[in-house]
Amino acid sequence: MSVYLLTMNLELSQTEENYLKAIFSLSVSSSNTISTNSIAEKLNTKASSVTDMVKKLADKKLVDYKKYQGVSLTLKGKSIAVKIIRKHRLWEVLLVKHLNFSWDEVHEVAEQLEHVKSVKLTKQLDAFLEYPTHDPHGDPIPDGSGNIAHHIEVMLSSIEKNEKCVVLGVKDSSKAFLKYLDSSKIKLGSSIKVLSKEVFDNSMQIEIQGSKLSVSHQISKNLFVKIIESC
Amino acid sequence: MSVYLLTMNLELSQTEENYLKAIFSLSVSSSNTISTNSIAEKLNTKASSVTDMVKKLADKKLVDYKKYQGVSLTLKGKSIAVKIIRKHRLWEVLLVKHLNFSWDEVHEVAEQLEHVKSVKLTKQLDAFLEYPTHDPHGDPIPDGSGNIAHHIEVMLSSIEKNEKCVVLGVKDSSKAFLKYLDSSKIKLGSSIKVLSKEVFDNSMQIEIQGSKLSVSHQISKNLFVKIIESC
DNA sequence: ACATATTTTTAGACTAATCTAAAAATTAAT
DNA sequence: ATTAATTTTTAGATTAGTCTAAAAATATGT
Repeated sequence: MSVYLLTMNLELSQTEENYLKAIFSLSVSSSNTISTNSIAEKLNTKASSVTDMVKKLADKKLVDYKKYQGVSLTLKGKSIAVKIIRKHRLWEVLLVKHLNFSWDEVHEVAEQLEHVKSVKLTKQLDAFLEYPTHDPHGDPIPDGSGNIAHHIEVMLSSIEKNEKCVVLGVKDSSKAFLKYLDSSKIKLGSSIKVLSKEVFDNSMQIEIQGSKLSVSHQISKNLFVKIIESC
Repeated sequence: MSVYLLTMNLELSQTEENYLKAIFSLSVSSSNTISTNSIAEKLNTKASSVTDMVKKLADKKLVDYKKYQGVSLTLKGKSIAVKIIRKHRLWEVLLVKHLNFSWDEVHEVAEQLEHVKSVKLTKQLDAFLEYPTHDPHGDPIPDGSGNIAHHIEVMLSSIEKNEKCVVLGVKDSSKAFLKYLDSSKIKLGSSIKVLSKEVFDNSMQIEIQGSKLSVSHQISKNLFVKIIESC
């Protein structure tokens, strides 16, 4: 515990917010505490920087931390992280819906916009966008109280031959993947019929918008879908 | 000249941007070079901090600076300052026009939004807002090439008895003043008729929206107007 | 279980931006 | 034209965030 407590700022810096967000997103895919190294990797920093920051966040009661034991978000920390994610995703919707951005362009800008501090702004943005539930990648937007509807994680790769499904979201939202999807005319809401599956490399033949397409396992395991009709 | 040149970042920090903006706005109301103290006052910092930053901006060729002689923006520095002001004012328009903000609420939020870096964002925002020429306080929005239409500076205080005018903007855009205007139903576009002027304290009786109102000199000298009819 | 490998933390240094206090330069005043 | 007042700059510290390199703790392998 440090003397820092006396001088500490109630407003979080962008850096602190980014750490909370990183820890949150790592927490989603792992039930245990989060390792220093994994945070460092996610944020492209060094483990030593993470240790320092984690101590600071612990002083602020935003994470629970014991030396060498990894960290986890406190309720307060989690609530802040979710608010930032909410803002990030709302901004993404604005960018795509009204400002002509494509889904592979929104991330960098939303990373900046998410740190703008104004409760009213978030509220009004939400209203202006007519309370969207999902961002342009199909990720759920937490509501004003921090509740997140979570994906029912069905991947295209698990769909059987002759079944039909609709694309709900992407697991990987890297620029490269999103651009590939654009070029293949795959977007949120697209209907896909599985024509055949190749046991050899797990690729599949699909029908989308009336035309046939072969997609690798790499692709199909990164697309969230919902089954709409089975035979 | 410092070794700093070797490592310096091409992207400006928010702080650097704020210094450029401050120097620009001081330059508008003074033809000479800008003093260290006036910058410090504007930014609520100490003169010593200003000296340090000014040296850095000089290294980056954004200001011209000679010890003890004050600073002035270079063309490059001015161009950046104007771009930030453009963004600030565009965001203000979005906030008022679409996000239900009142004109006394926009400043703090726009101060944050103006630092978001994305050429596309600014362009698209401009288009979405249908290329506004003025912000909610009547200040001109620089165009994409940095041209600023400047106020024809006619103040309400200079309007004669029986003349009519329209409110074009405010010189003082402090919260207190803007709230006063709201409570007096004075807004951009309001028609005002000068009923009488009091030589004693320079206050004036005006007619606005059919009702009579007395305004002090403090008020009338902070309202930009355009004469619409003389008698 | 014990040596080795890996992870995490500490120690010390660096940059950006700030401050206080003192020194230097400029401006104003008699 | 000197002195006094003001402004500006320098010097040295401080905080936030980062880094490298070394030390400490934990995990792994046989």
